[in-house]
Parts: sequence; structure tokens; C-alpha cells
Amino acid sequence: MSSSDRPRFRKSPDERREEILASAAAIALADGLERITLRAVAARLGVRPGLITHYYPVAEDLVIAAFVRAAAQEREQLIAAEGDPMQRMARFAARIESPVSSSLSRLWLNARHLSRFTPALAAAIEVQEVLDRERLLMLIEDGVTAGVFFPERPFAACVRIFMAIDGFGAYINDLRVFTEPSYAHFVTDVAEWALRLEPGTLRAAVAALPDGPSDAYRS
Amino acid sequence: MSSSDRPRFRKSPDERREEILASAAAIALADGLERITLRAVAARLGVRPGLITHYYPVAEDLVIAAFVRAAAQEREQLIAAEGDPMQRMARFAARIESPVSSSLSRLWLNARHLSRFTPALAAAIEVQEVLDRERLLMLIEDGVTAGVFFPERPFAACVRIFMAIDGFGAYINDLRVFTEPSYAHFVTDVAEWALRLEPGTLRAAVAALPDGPSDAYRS
DNA sequence: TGGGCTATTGGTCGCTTATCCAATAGCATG
DNA sequence: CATGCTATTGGATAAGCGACCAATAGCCCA
Repeated sequence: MSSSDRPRFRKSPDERREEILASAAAIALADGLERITLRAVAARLGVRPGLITHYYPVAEDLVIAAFVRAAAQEREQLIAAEGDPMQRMARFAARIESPVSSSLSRLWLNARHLSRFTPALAAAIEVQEVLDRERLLMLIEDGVTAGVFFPERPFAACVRIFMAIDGFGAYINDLRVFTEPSYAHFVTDVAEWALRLEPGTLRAAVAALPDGPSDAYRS
Repeated sequence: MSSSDRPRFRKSPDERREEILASAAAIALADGLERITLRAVAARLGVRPGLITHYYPVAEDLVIAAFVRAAAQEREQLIAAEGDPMQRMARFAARIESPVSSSLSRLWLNARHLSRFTPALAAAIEVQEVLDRERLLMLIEDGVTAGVFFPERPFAACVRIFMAIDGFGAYINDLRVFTEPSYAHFVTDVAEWALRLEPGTLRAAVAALPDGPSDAYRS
């Protein structure tokens, strides 16, 4: 249909593989991991399904690779490199709680459930978790040496913050948004608690962000 | 196959409907909501798939009903009626964090993800959430009047505790268990924080539980 | 005891999926 | 310009699903 009348286009295997993976990752973020079908990916690229099979003989491998790709590319934007630790943490929490992270939250919820059925995905999740933790842990340790964070143990605080993120993300598919500050700022508040900051410190830091959240997202 | 040589069994519609629903709920808890297929339910009951269609003309309705059933029956065992508020809260947190709640955690993770695709399931989830919250809120308010809990607002504490439960449940399908106290006791610790208890109070209450967790589940 | 209501069967249909394979045609190399 | 490699196609296959329906047979009641 989509390409039968079009002339064939011949690309280098590396280029095609990359194109397929990027396409699958886009589907993963937009529509969900179970929507990554040979036909859906092929249609998106204007090629025939058989070609996808040629590059990914077993479809499940493509799904896992797409999750990894999507998780990795979102991670880049998640923890800023510049700014003092408090600012960086505030930016991190605010970003997670903002609508720009909705598709990322959906992706993780999706993967965490799907990993119930496919052990290979569970293994991939674990790898991505470790990478995420490493990144946040560095930020926390920066804050400890700078004397602005006071966690019992940096790693324990890191684990708690990510669990808060997952708890927050669990509600991402809710029909109507929950206008409850303890919900909307859960990640910020848990981070505050886990880092043993004075109550309100991190919420204030979020509010003071230069390109911070618009009033719509304040409590 | 399973029943073609068996003689027919004729049951009252109410009884059969109930049987089907119970069977679907069992599948939901054991194998996941997407495993509730006409054929799977029928095989479990030793009847033909067509019979399931007869009682549930649209399969999605059965899936939703099964989720509601499973969530409701698990709720009964979740919050005890007897004991003082601190004990009841400790029992609640300990149960959530214990392996007996694994299938419940899996069910909610499952439903929360699936609700992305089926709005009717999202609506059912919301109803079950409200019922869960009502139950926990009563416990929290009991503790406030008894002078043992000191939340800023009981409802805010309730929301935070459930978000902690969802955050904890997100890791239920992990391959190897995470031997990190801040993970294993996340719900207890968040409850402690949300209720503004002295650090360690709730963990101590959990440890002091009469039929408390075995040493295997202590940090 | 016989008749009728209806729970239950058994089969079909259409749709979607992944996987496999022989035939085709783009493109670089000689 | 012609040849060969291989990226790409098109089609076939089998398995899974929900939905539908006429035929059957269990069981209650007259």
C-alpha cells in the first residue's frame, strides 16, 4: 500500500538499522511498547514489513532495543550539568513533575509492567535503572560536599527519589488530573525529605527556577 | 478438548456469571489482565469459549470487572479493623512490603499501564483508588484523634502513602530483589514521614508486630 | 411423564500478529 | 556498459484473538 507504487530505495544496512530503531523508539514513547509491530514500524518508514524482520529477526529484540534507546535519549535531558546542586535538583524534580515528562513516565510504567512477561526486558530495565541512579547519585554527592544536602546515605536518598518518581508516574494515565499539592509535588517533597532539607526548601528552589514551571503547575 | 467428551453441566445464570468473574479475577492476579481471554477463562472452567461470550458479550468488560473484583477482595485483607492506629498502620505497611502482596502490586501496575489504552479501565481504577483512600483515611484520622499521628493534612498523608505504595510496586517485576533498606521499607518510611512520626517509630512498630515479618524481611 | 425454555456447544469468520522464503531490483564495482 | 551482490519486496503460513450463530441437550414445570 504505502510503498508498492513507490520506487525502491536502497540504504546502507547501518543507516537502515538506525532508522528502524529510531522509529521504534518514537513509537514506544508516543504509543507504547506493544504498538511496536513490524507493520507499524514499516508503515512509518514507508517500507514493507519483511524488511523490519530482515534487520530484527525476532521482534522482541527490537522492542527492547527501542526501550533502551528511548530511555537513554530522555536521560540526557533529565539532569542538567550546570548550576549549583540545589538548582540542578530542583530542575530535575520540576521536569519530572511537568507534562514534558509524561511520555517518559508512560514509557517506564509500560516497560515495568511488560517486564513481567519478558525477562530480557527486565534485564534491560535494570541496566537503565543503574545508569539513571549513577547520574542522580553524582548530583547528590555534589550537594553533600557543597554542604547543601544532608542525606543519611546518598545512595538511600537516590533510591527513594527514584521510587517517588515511579510512584508519581503510576498516575500518569489517570483520566482527570489530581489537583492535590501532595500529589503534584510528590517528587519534590520526597527529595526534600530524603536529602533532609528544611521543609519547603526544595519547593522554593523549584519556584525560583529561572525558566521554572509556569503558574499553572504551582500548587 | 477439555469438555467435549464430558457431559454438559447446566448452571443458573447468576451462578455461572459469578464463576466466570471469579475465574477471570484469579487469572488477573496470577497471570495478568491481558491473559484474561475467552479461551483461557473457558479452559479454566471446563466450558467452551462461546459460553463466556454469552455472559460477557464484550470481552473488555470482563477484564475490567475482573480487575475490580480482584482489587476489592484484596482490599479486605489490607487494613485490619482491630488494634490501635499505630499497630494497624504498621500491619498495613508491612503487608504491602511483604511477598504476600506481590500479586496485588503486579495487578495494580498492570492495570495502571493498561488504562492507557482503555478509558473504561482508567475509570474503574479511579473508583478503586477512592475506596482504598477512604479506608486508609479513616485509619489516619483515628490516629490523629488518638494523638499518635501528626500529619499536616490527613488527606495529603494518605495520598503520599499510596504514591509510595505505587512506587514500591513499580519494582515488583525486577529480576533480583534489591537488598537496600530504603527500598525494602519505602512504604513504612514514607508513612512515617507523611504522618510526621519520630524517625524509626513505624519501623519499630512493624518489628514489634505480633505476627510480624520474619527475619528474612527485616533490614 | 412430556414439553419447552435456554444454557451450552461447536464451528466459523475476520482480523492481527510474527516468522519465513523465493523473487526482484537498486546500485556499486569491474 | 554489464555483472553480481544484497537490500527490498510480496506473498504464504500458522497462531492467536474476539465476535457471532445455528444446533443441541439439560433441566424445570405443567
